[in-house]
Parts: sequence; structure tokens; C-alpha cells
Amino acid sequence: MLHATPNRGGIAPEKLTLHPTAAELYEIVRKRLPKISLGTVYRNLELLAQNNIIQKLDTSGSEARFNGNPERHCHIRCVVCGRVGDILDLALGPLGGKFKETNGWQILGYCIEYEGTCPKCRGRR
Amino acid sequence: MLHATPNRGGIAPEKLTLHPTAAELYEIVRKRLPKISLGTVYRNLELLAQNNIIQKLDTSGSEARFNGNPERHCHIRCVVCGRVGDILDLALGPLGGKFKETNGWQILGYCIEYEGTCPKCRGRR
DNA sequence: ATTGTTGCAAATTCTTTGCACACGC
DNA sequence: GCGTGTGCAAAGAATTTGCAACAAT
Repeated sequence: MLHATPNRGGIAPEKLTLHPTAAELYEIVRKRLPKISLGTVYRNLELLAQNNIIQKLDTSGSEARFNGNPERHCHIRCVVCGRVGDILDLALGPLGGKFKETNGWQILGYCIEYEGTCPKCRGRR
Repeated sequence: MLHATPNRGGIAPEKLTLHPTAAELYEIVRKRLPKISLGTVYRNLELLAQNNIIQKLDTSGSEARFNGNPERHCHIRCVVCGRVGDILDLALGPLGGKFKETNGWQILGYCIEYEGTCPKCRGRR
């Protein structure tokens, strides 16, 4: 199943800007593969993420969301509905000054999480 | 239970730099209140977080972690053991240039998540 | 007495896993 | 036939909730 075909097989490009949860994706995929199971969706998302074909957003919210674009970029999460959008324009936003907005999204705050190794696990990777 | 006493009641200050999960906290608290239940720990952490006395770090990793310092600051999460530390020095790090290190933590990457309202939920808060 | 907290256990939610079966080569 | 991927259902992990007992005012 791990063939990153350039051909999107009929999936509209705008779909790729979604950041669906596994369950949402399950509903979408189900329209075409009615007998697929949620377990399979999870299994394949995990695989795709491990191979850097998609990105798994484990960040805030209880459900993980998945991202068609594996390149590192910022996200914005709606505090009301949980939807997630991309922020490609790093210049804007809190890091540059006062909160602004982008594409109809209103920016209220932000959070930066670094990843690395702690003193105890140093070098163990 | 919501009295933010300036007196820490015997808890060593260095404990406050931990970012324990609910289960870890449960074990710690249990030493003093042996009959406390995990449900109560969750309930109170939620309350404290809602009143901005502590901060809930819902970010990556399956378990949430809680932070004694409610002020906004950055965190670093160990990719090996999951431990979380504070990063108070915003100047350093990827946003300022190449990856560095701080306090024995080695910085490998980062992720910025904004929060706000999406176009559909705009103004609904 | 009234109000708010707690312990306990059961329920919920999200995710992972085991296993027998089906499909492609 | 053989190996890999799949459906299904059950297990698992983290968190939340209902409720009766309890504590505090």
C-alpha cells in the first residue's frame, strides 16, 4: 500500500488541505471502499506517517489529526470546533508582533514545543 | 480546593519544575493522601487549569502533562522518554538560527501551533 | 441543612492488536 | 501456494462521569 503515486486518483486537491482525524478519514474513505475498517485506516495512517508521506499531528486535542503535507510548517487549531489549518506564512503572527489573522482565521495565541533529548537520555538516539 | 496559597505546604520548589502526567501526580499525592483517587486528581487538575493556576499541556504524546507555571512559555519534550522541560529563553533555538542546546537538553526540532478561530467559527467566542 | 468534594466503579473515547481469511502474484 | 494486507472484534490506555457517602460551612 505504500506507493506515493503522483496521481491522486480523483481526490480533489482541496481535500488535501484538510487535517482530518482518523474517524473523519474513515468516513471519507468509506464512500469509496465501503467495507474498509477503522483499524485499517489507523494502520495505514501510521505507516504513511512513519514513511514521511503524511504527518501525524499529535498536538492538542484528544484526537490526532493527519496532514497530507509532510513538510514542516505551522498549524492553527480552532478553539471552537477543533479544525486545523496550515500556516505557511511564518512572517506573520505573534513571533513577528501583535496577533493578526490569515485566510479568515483569527489568531488568538500560540504555543511552541521543541523536541529533543533531555539530560538523562542525551546521546541515546 | 481552589485556594492558591502562596505557601507551598512543604512541597520543594524543584518539584514545581516537573511536568507530571496525571498518573505521576497521583502517585506523588498518594504518599500524603493515601486514599485519594485518580478521578479526583483529574477533576482537580482540570479545575486548576480552567482557573489558570496551572497549565495543561495537551501537546504531543498520549498523556497530558501539567505545569505549575501558568505563564505562557515554551516547552521541550524528550523524544526518548517523554519528559518535558521549560524553555524560558526565547532568544535561543531554531527561531533564532541553528539548533542549540539549553540546560543539558539538546534541541532537535520544534513545532509551532497557533490557536484561534477558523472562518466558520469566527466571532463565536 | 445545604453545598460542594470525594472515592469508587463503570462508562466513554481514541487507538492498537490478534487472528483467521482473502487477494494478488 | 505464499506473503502481505484486511475485516472484525476484542483489548488497551487515558480520561470522564454518575452516584452515594462525606466534609465543610
